[in-house]
Amino acid sequence: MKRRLPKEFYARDTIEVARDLLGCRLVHRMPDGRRLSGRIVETEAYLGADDPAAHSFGGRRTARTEAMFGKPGLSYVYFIYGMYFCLNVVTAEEGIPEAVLIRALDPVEGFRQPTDPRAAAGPGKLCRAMHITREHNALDLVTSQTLWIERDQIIAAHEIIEGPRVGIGDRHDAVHWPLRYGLAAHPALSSAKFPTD
DNA sequence: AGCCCGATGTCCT
DNA sequence: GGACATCGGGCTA
Repeated sequence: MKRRLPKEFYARDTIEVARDLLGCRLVHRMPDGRRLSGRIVETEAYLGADDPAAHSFGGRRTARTEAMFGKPGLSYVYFIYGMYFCLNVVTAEEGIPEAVLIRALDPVEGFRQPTDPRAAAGPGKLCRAMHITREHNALDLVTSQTLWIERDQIIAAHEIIEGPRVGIGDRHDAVHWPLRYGLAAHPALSSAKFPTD
């Protein structure tokens, strides 16, 4: 497990973590031992108490958002629109409620053959494809035997594209903050367009 | 290629 | 009771 990302990876500036997660491998070991994994191709940063789009805006701390206030490297999984889950990883130092939403994966292990390259092209689809649910909230990705992230591909800065945020309405100007990152021209990006497409 | 809408449960006011 | 860090289908063009 020497490729697993250590706590120090997550305990950094949230935007850096969001960019550096591109190319890393999300792994879920299921109860039956089957491995599901994929490479991260799209992320989005949520900048805590100062970010109008974040669940933790204004320091809001509830049962739902509790994981965001926890140690860096925790998962934060929430339920949305009555039928989807979304997976985040908690960043920055404990008590600072920042996180990175994992928005899309390139499927690698455990997917049906022939694999749909867009099976995890979006935060809701990703959790459905990876069998990630509310049970996976607040897991420690640094030590968990169920869910973790590994180093995989190294991504050059020029391969990273930035885009506006998604699905957060017109709250303030936060929509326009370029906090969404993706691998240029990758087929597994979510359907939310980047300006450079 | 784009807009609109329904599905469907939970959270917060 | 309204909004929601979504998705896919059906519509218009």
